[in-house]
Amino acid sequence: MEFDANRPIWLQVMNALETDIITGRRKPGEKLPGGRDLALRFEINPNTAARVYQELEKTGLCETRRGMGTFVTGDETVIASARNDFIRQTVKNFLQRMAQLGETPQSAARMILREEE
Amino acid sequence: MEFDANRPIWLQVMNALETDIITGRRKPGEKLPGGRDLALRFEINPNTAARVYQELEKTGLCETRRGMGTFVTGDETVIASARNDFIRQTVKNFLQRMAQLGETPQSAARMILREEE
DNA sequence: CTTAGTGTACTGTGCATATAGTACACTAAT
DNA sequence: ATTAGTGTACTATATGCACAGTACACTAAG
Repeated sequence: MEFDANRPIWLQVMNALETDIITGRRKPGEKLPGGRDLALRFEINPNTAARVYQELEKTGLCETRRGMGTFVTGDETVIASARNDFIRQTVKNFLQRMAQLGETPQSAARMILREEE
Repeated sequence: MEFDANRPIWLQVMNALETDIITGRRKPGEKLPGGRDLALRFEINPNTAARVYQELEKTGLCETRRGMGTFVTGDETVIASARNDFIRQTVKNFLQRMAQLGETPQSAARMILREEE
């Protein structure tokens, strides 16, 4: 995975895990990689990996149990609502940015569909 | 202006100026605020403001003349092509993110138009 | 020439990030 | 009891960002 130099690495890894969870690539209750394992996979420092889980736990999408590891939450309503929030926010940000650039939602939608031709 | 704590301030201010230029809110050849003035307007450090123009000049959207100030480029083709690149990149990023979240361009376009009802 | 506005170049400080390395405590399985 | 895997907590170093403050050089206008 390549990192954007202008955002903290722990944030980018956290977002990657969040995406895995809300799209179901990581199932509810599933065990996530241990801190040291995560560090190896993403080629980051174990300390940075630890922070990923500390921050991710605050979102409620996972739970950490000392000595056992970190697990995807079993509460599927939390996951579903997180997915909703993510999509809503992504669309909102996109439209805001396009409005700044002088485009309307209609023209934005047209561009998206034109990409498919 | 409020800043995202997770991205450098100079980058965010630079993006704001870029947006002003490519949307025509700042005209070709127009003089931009001086470094100290920019610092006051955005409530940032003069050093940070200086960096904004140093980085912005690299994009070709403005030119700095020592003792005189920084000016929007007079080359309108540069501006037009920058505007194209920005929009294209924004749409591309949006579709990539939506794909990660399991949405298609069609569903994305539908969500955008639904926002307008 | 003097002045105001400007870009540029430093020093120094504080903070967050990311790294390396070490150590300790908890849990489950053997 | 031992072991492997795990979370957690430190120390220490290096880097980038943002800040405060100061100084100098260039340009145009009076």
